[in-house]
Amino acid sequence: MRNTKEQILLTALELFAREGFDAVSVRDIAAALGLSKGALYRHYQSKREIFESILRRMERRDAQQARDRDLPEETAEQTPAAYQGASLDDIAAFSKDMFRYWTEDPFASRFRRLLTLEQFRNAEMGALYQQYLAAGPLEYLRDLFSAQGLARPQEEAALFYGQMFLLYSVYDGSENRQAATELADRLIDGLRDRLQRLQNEERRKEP
Amino acid sequence: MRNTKEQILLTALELFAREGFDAVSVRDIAAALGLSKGALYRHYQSKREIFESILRRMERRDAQQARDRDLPEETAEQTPAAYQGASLDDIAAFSKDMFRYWTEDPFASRFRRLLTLEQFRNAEMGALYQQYLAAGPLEYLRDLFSAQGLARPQEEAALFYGQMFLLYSVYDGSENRQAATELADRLIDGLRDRLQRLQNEERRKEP
DNA sequence: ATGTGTAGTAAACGAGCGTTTACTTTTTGG
DNA sequence: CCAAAAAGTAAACGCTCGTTTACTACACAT
Repeated sequence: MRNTKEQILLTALELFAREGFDAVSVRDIAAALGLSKGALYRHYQSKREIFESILRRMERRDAQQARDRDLPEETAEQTPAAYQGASLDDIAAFSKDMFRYWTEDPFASRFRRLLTLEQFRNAEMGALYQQYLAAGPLEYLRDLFSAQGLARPQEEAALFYGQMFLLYSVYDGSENRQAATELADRLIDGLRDRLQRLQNEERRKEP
Repeated sequence: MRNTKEQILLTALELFAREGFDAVSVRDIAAALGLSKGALYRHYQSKREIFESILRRMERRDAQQARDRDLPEETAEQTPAAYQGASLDDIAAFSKDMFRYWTEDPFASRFRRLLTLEQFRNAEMGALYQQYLAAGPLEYLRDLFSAQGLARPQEEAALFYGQMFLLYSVYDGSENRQAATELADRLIDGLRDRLQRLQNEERRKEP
């Protein structure tokens, strides 16, 4: 097979995302690919190395995506000025993209579920879960909303990202995933409109 | 030991909530209790039976809690009329209780993390996760808000429960858990106030 | 055509798994 | 007080785990 190493990584991710790292055996991965266990060890030194390759792959994808959008990669140190270019419309559109990315992209949706399953096992996994899926996006949106001149960026960010974050789980458990995606779009639009009204009020007060 | 069966259940839950069912061995549970493996089998027929006892325990607790609050246990079939007694203040207070329950109660917080880790493994676990933590509370709040006469109960419920649901994860990853709880209170109050304003507007329109 | 590295297989390794067995200690009720 | 039940132990069972080994099939540059 030509692309065996890649197939191993993708198949392992698929299984890890459903069962968790420990519950998946090297035999399971090999069987899902129609290979012998030995063949896997031609491409990876250990089961752990497959897992770590998945982590590195996600890092690469994330860095690439940040470069594509040329948004600041480290939110913590940035001044709000760095976000001034974006509008609430941009933020809403960006959020819809993110929702689709974490639910529909084959790699990202599985990686999200993998992180969900591994988040309590050690500090590193917990930090990655926070960074990619919980406190990270929340703080990022808080900074964006702060740069938008909204009076209570923390609260608005929790509302905005909270409903998205909840819908990831609703999506995962839903029989009609398209409906979940449409609901996400509707909720994002609804909150965007509300924030725009708030923003207009703010600007009327302090121009 | 007098209370061995109970200790086994609680210790297993503690470990399952951190590592997941498969990653915890019977040896791990026995060692954490300072017992031999054989002793565990005096009290439970199998590792699986410990797990299922945990599920049944949660069911019992949940049913008891519903009885204590004498709120309807099955939200699906109920008419909004059943909720007319509650106010938005009641709902906010109830939500703060729920947040503390799922984060601070030793059994419930571990059970929440256990469900989080097992949700993708089979349909039963997925359904329980949805019922206790995702779509279930969302629909419940939607019905409550609908009974409150709010114009867009689905949207308000997603905002309200979304921020709580996100804060469960922020809480889990936070070094300062008290701050996360205080933030949850603040966010719930903030949204309650907003919903009360909306409610007053609605009532002015249609008295 | 052939030598060489690459990708594959089947089988075996020791360790750890959930569970059972044979046995000992502790608790308890008449 | 003492038999019987309950609660505990240590060791072994068969099985599966991740990994290694010995060997085979094949692509391909010289």
